[in-house]
Amino acid sequence: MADWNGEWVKQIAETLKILASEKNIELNGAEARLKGARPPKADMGDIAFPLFPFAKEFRMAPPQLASEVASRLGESSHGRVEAAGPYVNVFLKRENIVSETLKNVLTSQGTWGNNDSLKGRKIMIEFSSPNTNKPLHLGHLRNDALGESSARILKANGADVQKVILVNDRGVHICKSMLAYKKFGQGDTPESTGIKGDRLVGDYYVKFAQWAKEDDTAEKQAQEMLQKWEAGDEEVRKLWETMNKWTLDGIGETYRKTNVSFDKYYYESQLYKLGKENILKGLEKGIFYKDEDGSTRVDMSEIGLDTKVLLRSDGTSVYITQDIGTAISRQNDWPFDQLIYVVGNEQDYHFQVLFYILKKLGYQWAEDLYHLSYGMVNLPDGKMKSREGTVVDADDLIANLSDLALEEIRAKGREEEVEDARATADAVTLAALHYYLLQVTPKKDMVFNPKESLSFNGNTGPYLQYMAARICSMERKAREMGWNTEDSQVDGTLLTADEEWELVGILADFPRVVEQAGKDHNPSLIAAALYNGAKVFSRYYHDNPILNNENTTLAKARLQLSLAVLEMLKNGFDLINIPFLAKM
RNA sequence: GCGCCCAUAGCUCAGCUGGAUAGAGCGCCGGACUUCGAAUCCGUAGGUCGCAGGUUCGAAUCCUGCUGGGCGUACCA
Repeated sequence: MADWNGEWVKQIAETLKILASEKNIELNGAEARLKGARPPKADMGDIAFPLFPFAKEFRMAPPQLASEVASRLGESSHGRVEAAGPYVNVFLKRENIVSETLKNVLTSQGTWGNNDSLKGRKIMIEFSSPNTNKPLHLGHLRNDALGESSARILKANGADVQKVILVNDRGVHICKSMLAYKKFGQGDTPESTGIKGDRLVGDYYVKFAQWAKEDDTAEKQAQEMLQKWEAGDEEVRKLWETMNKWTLDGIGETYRKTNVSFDKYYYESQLYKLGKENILKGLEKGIFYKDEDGSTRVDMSEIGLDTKVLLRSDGTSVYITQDIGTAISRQNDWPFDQLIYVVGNEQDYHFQVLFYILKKLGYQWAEDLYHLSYGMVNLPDGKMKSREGTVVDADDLIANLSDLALEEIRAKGREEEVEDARATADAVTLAALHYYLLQVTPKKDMVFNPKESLSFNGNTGPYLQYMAARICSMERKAREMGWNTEDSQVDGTLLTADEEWELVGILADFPRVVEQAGKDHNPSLIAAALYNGAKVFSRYYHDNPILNNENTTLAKARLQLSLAVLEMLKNGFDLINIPFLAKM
């Protein structure tokens, strides 16, 4: 209950100062040294202040000092204080805080947790970055989950957020699928074959690899095609456009299915030239230099790095070239206060270089670029490898999960009740998937076990959905009984039991969790808070009758507490992209 | 070689930025549905927080050095 921390810091500091002056001791910075923590057990109080740091100057043992402070502070209208060994523990006045918190939550209209810590900030966030030669895989799903969730969290903190995507639609890898299609495609289309466009194109990318094993001119032919593409060859361009559209339509369907969207699309094919121009400008100004081998390079020795090629000796652009163009173009389109790149940690070095180059080019906003670096998704026996066919396809994974969820719904006999069983199964799937991907701290690698990982029981997304659905179920029942479920006035004296107090504490803390998640770009904090809330609630309603209570006044108060928990869950679900279900 | 990151229960992960006895889920074993939805709840077992030093009243958390793993260090993207 950090909310009430400050007040007690002041009071305790004041007491310490008085004590110090009585003993002719000089005491400074008491406030800063008083750091409230949560006691290990609820019955020990709500905030604990360790007094070790003061023991030396007071020449008192910490427990002695604690009891001295506690006896002087005594009781006030906000709560009371007790010494517990070397700690001063604060017991807050529950009933006031309960009714105040519940009122705030119940009148928040689906926004509990939102705050204005980032109000006025314009934040652009790039994520997903698909290639147009193959479908999305599990790695993209983590990226998308992180990007979409971070964007929603930033918005909840009051920021003006623009979600953008960079489509890697240019390069030799694109030409490889095109070439294979030209050779083996026989005019197939997504329509004629019934195969999703991105899958179809991806299949030809695989075919190219097979073909290249037998024909060693294949790679060369792909290079030639790229040159034709760069020269604007009509036939190549036309095929390129057609196949890109297939892929993007297919990938777009996956985005729709996973509730991921973008405000603006950027295409590498349209931006690499702008990057090139800027590098040439930098070369003129002497920021970059031409190496003996003819390539254009940047010297990064002043930040302890080597040199990096920016343009090949034949003048063509490399990967980083378009990122330079993209960043500039974005600042022009929508002058941001911050630009976040959601990209895997294998590119940490790349972004260090990119940010350095933009700084050297004199763009002040280069200071506002941030790489949200995340770890890889590995399989139990190691990395996903496309060569070995161990890449987990996003669509396949989602389809399999949905089938499992559907089976589950049928097994529980809930098919009639939920009306559209497949839609419900899809929603459960997204909950399982997104929760699984977001519960891990972004920077850490994670392991995905296809057989065991995505369970619907325990610490999972569906568990959260289930708790919300159970509360909805109570709400429906209450309405049937003619109760007013809109009331936000709660008699706090009815809800002061430890479990209730704990729930109120979780609710009261949620805005701070959202704020922290925004600051740290870490959705896992939200996931953890929601799980904690759901778990505590679930024990609470298991042990305590809520509606089935002879005391109607108490029943109504408990229902209000439940509805407040529902408020937090609903808004939290939205922040980590988990669908809310009134029934499941 | 050099640089960055990681290491917590059998497995997958938390640990609120230094505080009291390190927590969940899965799995194992054992309980709870004539009662608000059992996708639930309760209990048992499971730890030298990779190793060794250091800072501190106090370290999983901070500093140093090791060990093990990942990634990067391309005129690939």
